[in-house]
Amino acid sequence: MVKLDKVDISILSQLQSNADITNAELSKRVNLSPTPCFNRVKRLEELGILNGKVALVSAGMLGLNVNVFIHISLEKQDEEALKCFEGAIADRPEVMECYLMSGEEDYLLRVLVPDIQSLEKFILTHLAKIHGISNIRSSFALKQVRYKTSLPLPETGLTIVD
Amino acid sequence: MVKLDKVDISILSQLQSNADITNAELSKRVNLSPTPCFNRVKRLEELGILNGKVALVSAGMLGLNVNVFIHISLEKQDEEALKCFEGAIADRPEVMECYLMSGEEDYLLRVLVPDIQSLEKFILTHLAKIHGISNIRSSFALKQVRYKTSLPLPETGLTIVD
DNA sequence: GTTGAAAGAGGCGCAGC
DNA sequence: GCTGCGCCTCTTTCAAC
Repeated sequence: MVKLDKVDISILSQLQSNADITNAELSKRVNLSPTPCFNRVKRLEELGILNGKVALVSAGMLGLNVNVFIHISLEKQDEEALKCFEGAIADRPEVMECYLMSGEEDYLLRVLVPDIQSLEKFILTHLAKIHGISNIRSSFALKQVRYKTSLPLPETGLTIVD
Repeated sequence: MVKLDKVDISILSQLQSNADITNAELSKRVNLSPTPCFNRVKRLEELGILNGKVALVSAGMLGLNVNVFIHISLEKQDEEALKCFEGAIADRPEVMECYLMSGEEDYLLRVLVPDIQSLEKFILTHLAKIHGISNIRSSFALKQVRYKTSLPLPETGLTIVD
């Protein structure tokens, strides 16, 4: 059982919006002295709640301007078929997100590519070759209005029962 | 006009998968000495290609287990209506992503909430109150199969014309 | 929980190639 | 463009309260 108080939530909130600050600075922002602040961050890392730090790269500045949502239906929905599909897309770098969905269609992918040609190539040479797919439907994003990695955190503490 | 060579791409690739390494370690991985490596990172930051570092927080461990895709249609699609909608969701923390879409429906949102009750509350007290919405349709994710923040980078260099 | 001290590492700038 | 040197700040650990 894991317990997080308001200060823990506050630390997570700070770090998920900017991980580039020093421990000294972080401790000020959460009204703690450096040592306990450092210990809490270590604890959150050991619990697996803090999952590492990453640099965010601007997709637009690298010419990665085409976000496509691909809806996929399978012929069957047994465990075998799901594993087969998930394994096939696991190492494709252009697949940013993949969800197993309820409703008519089985999977929803967000694919990020530089242009339509790259999308066509991805669909033909990778997606279409996966066994068990019955239908592929693509919707294009005209604009990415919002994208964030910061989770919506509660203002109060949390008790997480394992 | 911005030029990135293979080493720049390599730096971006390293940092977007792990931003917690020291400059000394990074320089080894990209086969550079520390100083020019440091200067390249600074340049990438100044160009706005590197957009800061963030800590990734585990949604599942905080009980944020419900990913919902909400498709939204507007009555009109003029600039006024789009601005109104985008402004209304801009400060909602549960809206992780928002795309202006081609096709039948106008917007696609990914919303992250702890449970269905929170989703209902979000739709009733926030979404439904926005003027100009003609239809709201939700699809639930049964499982997040994949989620990553690392962009698909080219193996060769890039020339970006401004 | 807090402070303070001390060692070791890394950031960051400079001089020279 | 590269390397090597050096200061200085920060992290990180410790003992003590």
